[in-house]
Amino acid sequence: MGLTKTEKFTEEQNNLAQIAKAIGHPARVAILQHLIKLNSCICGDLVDEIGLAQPTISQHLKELKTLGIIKGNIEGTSVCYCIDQEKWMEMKNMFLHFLDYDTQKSECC
Amino acid sequence: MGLTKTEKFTEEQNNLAQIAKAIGHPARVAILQHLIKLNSCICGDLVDEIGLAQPTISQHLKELKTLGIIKGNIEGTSVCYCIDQEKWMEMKNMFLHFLDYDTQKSECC
DNA sequence: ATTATTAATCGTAATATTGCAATATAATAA
DNA sequence: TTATTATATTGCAATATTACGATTAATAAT
Repeated sequence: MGLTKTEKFTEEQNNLAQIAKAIGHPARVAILQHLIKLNSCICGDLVDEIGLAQPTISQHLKELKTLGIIKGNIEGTSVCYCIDQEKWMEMKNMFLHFLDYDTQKSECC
Repeated sequence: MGLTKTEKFTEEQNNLAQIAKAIGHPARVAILQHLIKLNSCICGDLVDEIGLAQPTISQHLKELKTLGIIKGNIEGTSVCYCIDQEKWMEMKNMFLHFLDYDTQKSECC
């Protein structure tokens, strides 16, 4: 199989899982952190910073871009990437909502 | 390959990615949501609630348990699961720290 | 003792992910 | 026009993940 049965879940559950999955790789975490730190940077900088091969970084960028988490602007021969702020806020709200669990309850039975 | 190069990343990056990956499947999101809602429940309830086969749910539970996100207590023939509150707080802090991005900056160059 | 009940584990098939070399593409520079 | 530079795409090998049937193990009920 290897195929997630998305039809068994709510849209909310699938959306959260999809975003979490995108964050679920250290290279993508590193990319996002670097973009947050520098506000924006070109692909080559990320290749240098992270130390994976250029096609590998490009692939991770594509994944983040497909989900709308980052945007890419062509600048001559380079592509300048940055966080999509609207999507980021949306993500933040999703996680906050999910993680909002009253830690006053008793634990296991 | 299929093998993440964890040695290229910081411990913080690897930890966040690992937790995010755990949330990165709708079945595990559903499990956690159900545990949050009911405070605790037995494995069979989750099988009924989610509608995947029992071994599949058991596998997802194991993953969450291995990371310390949930705990399981044996109760006769059943196992009662619940959120590990300390770990949950830790997770919350990790995500809050990561997601804390000042959305006032200009976007792409 | 025998028979449910409940959950974990094993084995396996199907699919997804990760990573990179090689190549393609696209824009600028010489 | 021909390099050069920067990024994307393709193809592929290695590994990981998802899902489930069959089985096992442990307790509970009869």
